[in-house]
Amino acid sequence: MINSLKDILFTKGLKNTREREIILRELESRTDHFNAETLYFSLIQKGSSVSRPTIYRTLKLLEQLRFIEKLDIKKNCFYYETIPQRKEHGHLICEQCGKIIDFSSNGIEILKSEACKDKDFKLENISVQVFGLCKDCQKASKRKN
Amino acid sequence: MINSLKDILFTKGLKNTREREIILRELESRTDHFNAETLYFSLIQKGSSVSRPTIYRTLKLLEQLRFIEKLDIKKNCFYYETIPQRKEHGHLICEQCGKIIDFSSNGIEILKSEACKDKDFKLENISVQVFGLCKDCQKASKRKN
DNA sequence: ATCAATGCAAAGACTTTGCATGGTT
DNA sequence: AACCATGCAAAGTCTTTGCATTGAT
Repeated sequence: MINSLKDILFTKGLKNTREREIILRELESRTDHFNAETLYFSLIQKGSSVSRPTIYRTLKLLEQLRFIEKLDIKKNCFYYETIPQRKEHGHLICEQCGKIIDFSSNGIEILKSEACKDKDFKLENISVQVFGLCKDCQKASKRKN
Repeated sequence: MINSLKDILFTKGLKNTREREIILRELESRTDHFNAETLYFSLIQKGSSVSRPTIYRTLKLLEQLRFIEKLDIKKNCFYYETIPQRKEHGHLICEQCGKIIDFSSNGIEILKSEACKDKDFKLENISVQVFGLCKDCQKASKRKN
């Protein structure tokens, strides 16, 4: 991922800076969902900090270059995930604790083929979220009753 | 919708104010997708203005009471739609002009039954977005080339 | 009369921007 | 050397909150 970024930056006349490498290396090491702030703190804790503006600017760049993808999960800040090699997936999002769990289903493929039918809409990307209660929070709410 | 809100407010010891009626009446009159700001300006233009804080507070209330639903569409503010009587639907969102078009597909039902399988997740609500290019923006980009 | 809701102004949270400095190519 | 990227501080958005006042029941 780092090497392919280097190439792209080069062909676009952009620079392969220390900060961009730090951020990309961090993203490679995590498989979870993140936002600017969690990324910022991860880097601080590892002693290789990068300023917030640079984090924001780099996330925007990586999104444009399709290294990461913005999620839509009704949060008050933007969450991202690295664009996965694996199968297209949806997200289970716990309304109680905020946990995000990936899932796959061939319903997504069906949707992709049906969604734009008769609408003359050119599909680029599909995004599926299921909101509800995760295992642990179901247990917790049972205990309360 | 206004009458059922009245009832709910009453049973919860909340008040049926002029502002809440104004907002709900406005929401009833529009079928499109809206956010706090578009709602605010619609009301100003009609001469029945309500302050921003009240708009925000009322939207939050109506969301909790399930009169409206927050959308997840990668925007930098929250969009809503009134909870429709009609079939569950997804959104086609044009990445160029921002237009939002509703669609339905039985892929959504399939997803609902498959998503939580083996995951012990209790589904409350599903949200499907398809990003891409609408008819008009496809034409526009063809003209450019 | 009581207690919730409103509006104002201010504060908060997240993100972006202007500008001088520093780093890559 | 040229020019892009960084960090800082400040500003911009969208949203929330404290508080005095108003209004609904």
